[in-house]
Amino acid sequence: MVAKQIPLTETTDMIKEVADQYNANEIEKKVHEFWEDNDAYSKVREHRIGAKKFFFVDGPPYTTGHIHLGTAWNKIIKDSILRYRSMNDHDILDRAGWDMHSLPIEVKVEEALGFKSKKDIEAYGVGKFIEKCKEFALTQKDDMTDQFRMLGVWLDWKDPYMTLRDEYIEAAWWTLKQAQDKDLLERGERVVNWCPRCETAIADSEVEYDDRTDPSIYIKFKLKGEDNTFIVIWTTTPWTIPSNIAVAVHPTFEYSKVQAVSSNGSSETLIMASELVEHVLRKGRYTDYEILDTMTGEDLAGIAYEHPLADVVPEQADIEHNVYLADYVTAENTGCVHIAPGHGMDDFEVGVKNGLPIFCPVGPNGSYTRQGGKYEGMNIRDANSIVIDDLKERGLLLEESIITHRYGHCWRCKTPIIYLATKQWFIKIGELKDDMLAEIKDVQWSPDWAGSARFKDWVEGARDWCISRQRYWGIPIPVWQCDSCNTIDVIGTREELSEKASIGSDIELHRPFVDEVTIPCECGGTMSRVEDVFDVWFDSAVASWATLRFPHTREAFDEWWPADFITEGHDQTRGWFYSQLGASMVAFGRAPYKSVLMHGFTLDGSGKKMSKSLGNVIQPHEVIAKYGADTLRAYVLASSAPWEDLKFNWDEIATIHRTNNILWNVYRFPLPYMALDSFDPQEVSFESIKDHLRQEDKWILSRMQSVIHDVNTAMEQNTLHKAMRAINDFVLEDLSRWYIQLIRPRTWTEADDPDKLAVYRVLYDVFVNIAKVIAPFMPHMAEEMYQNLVGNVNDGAPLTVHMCDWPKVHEALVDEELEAHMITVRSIVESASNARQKVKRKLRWPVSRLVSLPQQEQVASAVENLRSVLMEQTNAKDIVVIGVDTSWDELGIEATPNPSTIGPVFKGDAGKVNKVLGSMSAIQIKEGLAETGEMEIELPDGEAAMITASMVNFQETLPDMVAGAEFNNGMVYVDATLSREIESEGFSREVIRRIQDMRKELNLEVDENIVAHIRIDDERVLDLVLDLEAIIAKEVRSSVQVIGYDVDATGTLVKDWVVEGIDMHIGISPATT
RNA sequence: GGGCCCGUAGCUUAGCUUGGUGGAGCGCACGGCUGAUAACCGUGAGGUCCUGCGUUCGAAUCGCAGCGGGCCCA
Repeated sequence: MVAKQIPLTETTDMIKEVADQYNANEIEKKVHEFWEDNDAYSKVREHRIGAKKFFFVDGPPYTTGHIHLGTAWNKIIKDSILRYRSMNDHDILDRAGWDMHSLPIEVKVEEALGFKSKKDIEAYGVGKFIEKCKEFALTQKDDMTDQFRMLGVWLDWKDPYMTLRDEYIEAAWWTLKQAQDKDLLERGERVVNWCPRCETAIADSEVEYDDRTDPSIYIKFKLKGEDNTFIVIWTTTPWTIPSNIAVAVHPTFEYSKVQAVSSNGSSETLIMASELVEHVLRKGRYTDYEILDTMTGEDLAGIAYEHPLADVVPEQADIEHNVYLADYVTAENTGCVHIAPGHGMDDFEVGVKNGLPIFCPVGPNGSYTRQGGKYEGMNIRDANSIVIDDLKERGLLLEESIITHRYGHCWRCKTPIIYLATKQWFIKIGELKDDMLAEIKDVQWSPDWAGSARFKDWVEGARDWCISRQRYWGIPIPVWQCDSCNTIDVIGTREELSEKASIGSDIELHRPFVDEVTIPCECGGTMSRVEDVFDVWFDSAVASWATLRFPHTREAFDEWWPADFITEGHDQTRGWFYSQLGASMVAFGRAPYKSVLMHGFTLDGSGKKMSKSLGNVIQPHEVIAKYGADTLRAYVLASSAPWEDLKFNWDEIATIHRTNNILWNVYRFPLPYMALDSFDPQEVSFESIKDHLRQEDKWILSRMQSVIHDVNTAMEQNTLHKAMRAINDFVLEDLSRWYIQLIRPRTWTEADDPDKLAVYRVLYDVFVNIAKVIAPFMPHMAEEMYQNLVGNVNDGAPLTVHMCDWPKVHEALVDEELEAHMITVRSIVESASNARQKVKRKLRWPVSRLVSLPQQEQVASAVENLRSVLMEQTNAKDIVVIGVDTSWDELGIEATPNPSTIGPVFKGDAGKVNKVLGSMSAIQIKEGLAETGEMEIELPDGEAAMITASMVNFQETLPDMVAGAEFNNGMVYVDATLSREIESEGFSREVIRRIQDMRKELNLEVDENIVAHIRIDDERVLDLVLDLEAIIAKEVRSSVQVIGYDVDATGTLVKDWVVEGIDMHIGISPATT
């Protein structure tokens, strides 16, 4: 399987030293080249063929040409989960997907060509236009693929599914044919959202709501057969008045007939909801009124009125206009609602229910047709003011003003939409609602409420799906209709089309080519395609079988479908989660996915959504350029639960980057030593060093197992943030801040010390495990580590870390008690550090004793178990553990009189009492009070005084040079009393520290010898330092070393120091040998 | 206006399922460590747990109402 391998690093059979700095961009570039050169992705996928199948469907991003932070996050989640699955032995199918049809691209191409309307497209030529759209989509796809690859995302980029491909179009066709076969396809007249610029129906989901200013008018319709009596309605769309067919009232509201008087004394009778009378009359500037009668809406039903503009819209003269009942009417404005069934969804329903004509005198371009009479040819927005003038002229306008309200706009061209009654194709999803609800219960949702609450609520409102659009760049709707008998035929595949039309099979399935194909009808007529294309949501809805090339081939479908897993943002609740479910119910009667992870949105730092207009957009490439893809990945994965929105924060990115830098430092720390010692993990087996493991070695191995376990648990629940945080905690807390500190001295020992080899082996195993554990999340750094640690050493190892099996938890290495002990010991060390600070004793200076007063027995066993760790880390000469509930007998106790309680009782004698108490020992007082809480003392004048416990405050006192601090399970004290030995060691270590610092400054190799001259201007200190002369020489590798009172401190580097107030002069040079 | 989610230190967050004196990291100040060193450790300051009401002996946690933000719908 592993053919010719092109190495990531220079060929070597040894672990190598690595760069000082974590240079993400360099590493990532190198790793990408390695993956490319070795075709690593394909080999990893091939490696798992035959394993348990895992079918992933990529939610296809629209080919806009650039990815943003949200799509980057989306793909990073997908990639991490797929890499984890792959390492856990899954055979993965993961074609990337692209959504490439529809208006966004059409609009872009129109802009590029300077087009204004559909006429321009027709004049240019639909075929040429489609070709431009296709080119555009393919270029954008290529650009975005490169951007996704920069993130280190592994999907099948070489063979993605694309909605513009014939195989994909066939999947959509086939699905529509299923709808037809199951009687779920319907052509009907409905009111749809309509963009008058794009001249097409658009979906609810394609309507964007924004503030818009429109006219707001109150007008009256004259009742038939009643003199001077009117019903009052309100509208913001005067242009729909020519289309008015009815008025709706609420059946149970109370309405009033009002005698309304104008300022000129004239009066008329108006009808409106009772509670809105004052409101309406104020609008109409009436000066007085009288309620003549009240009635319910029901009473009003059937009343006939005259259309206000019947004289200029001739067809209206032949239509009867009446009042009808509707429950949706609200008590706002007038309580009587203008109904134009051709221009409103609710209006349309009232119309259908009552058998009213669906009068729609407006054409696709938003201009009145011939049916519009006087208004013919006029654009509806221009008509607004003319209609208002006409109403005014007829004395029917009560009030005219403007209103700013939320109004729908076309998602692409931002034109205000209108509602139009048109003939469209529908899939009767409403009928499938109950089946859908049943199906989604069996889907596993992360988080649970995404399915059980959010998605369920949405599905419960399922409505029929208008799938037709009157555009060009889309999947042609495969419906052929006979020009003579009107029979329709839905074509399911290209093959079916070529057979029925008796043409070759190499036909292009897009418009306009497919439009030219005709099919002979049984009746002798000719069937030609209806002109519409599919709603683009229908494209992606069939992705789960289109990506399997179904129905073109059936095999893959039988093997893989339905999807094991999909994940998208929460906006897809109503989008892809839903459209896929709907299409799949139509096609197969079941849900197309088994589990769904709903993820959040990326917001800016203040929680606002990122948008171009707000100027707060962060581009993924900005982050990558600064910190690299692995840091971006770790950041988006770690910072919040996948389903929560992510507030982008540069500081947090920097923090994550620091963590990665620490991981890099931890990893590189032992490499020079390993390289120096030619450490070969192939030779030094774990077995061979097993008996030399120290407790801390066993501890880090146990912790490593716990981390693997925690990551497994997190991944099972799709809580990627918990996985990432568990890893980061381990790296920071356990490895960097603790284990590395503990083992440092051991890496400096010479020769083949088994104690050192044990450390090497443990570190090696931990690093290899880390490389594997971070592989799903930070695939580049993982690869870099793996290639050095494993690739360089073992020719038979898997090509890439991503081909490795996920590490198993080795139960034999798990030691929970040891982990608990270490927590206790770390706590003691921290507190000892605190106590040292109080007594002002630096860690370089040993303390004679560390005394621990535990609250639990566990502490004693922890200290016993990890005694050497504790001694080294606290730099203590001795560790003393006092028994639980026992006091440390060296602690003193001090008693002070409490004047605030003594004063009120003893008044004038208080001073004497204070004096006596002050002269007594604290122990004396404590014992005296011990039994009854009271004690009699004798005052100087011989009188007795009764003292109570509240009159004395006791404090513990510490011996000289002792300081204490609390740890998580008791108290710890350090005894910083000096001795000759301690001072000698302290000063020596001060000297060593400074020489090491100077070595570093000279950039000496770690194993290079030096000549050192040290002058100390204090005889006592000089004497102390000379005690440990040999140790100093060994530590700093000085082959020649002179320490004295009148030494001439010379050398390549000479420095003067002041150590604890003592002047020292040090000169060092590289040894000449 | 409706559904779902979120609101904890200046910033990012844990804790909320199962009520019992709110923990971290970043940043800040002071101290320490030192051949991982552009790294690291300790200490300190910093909290109306969005607001209000309720349940309870006890609420960040449970309930209700409201405010702010996000997605979706109207």
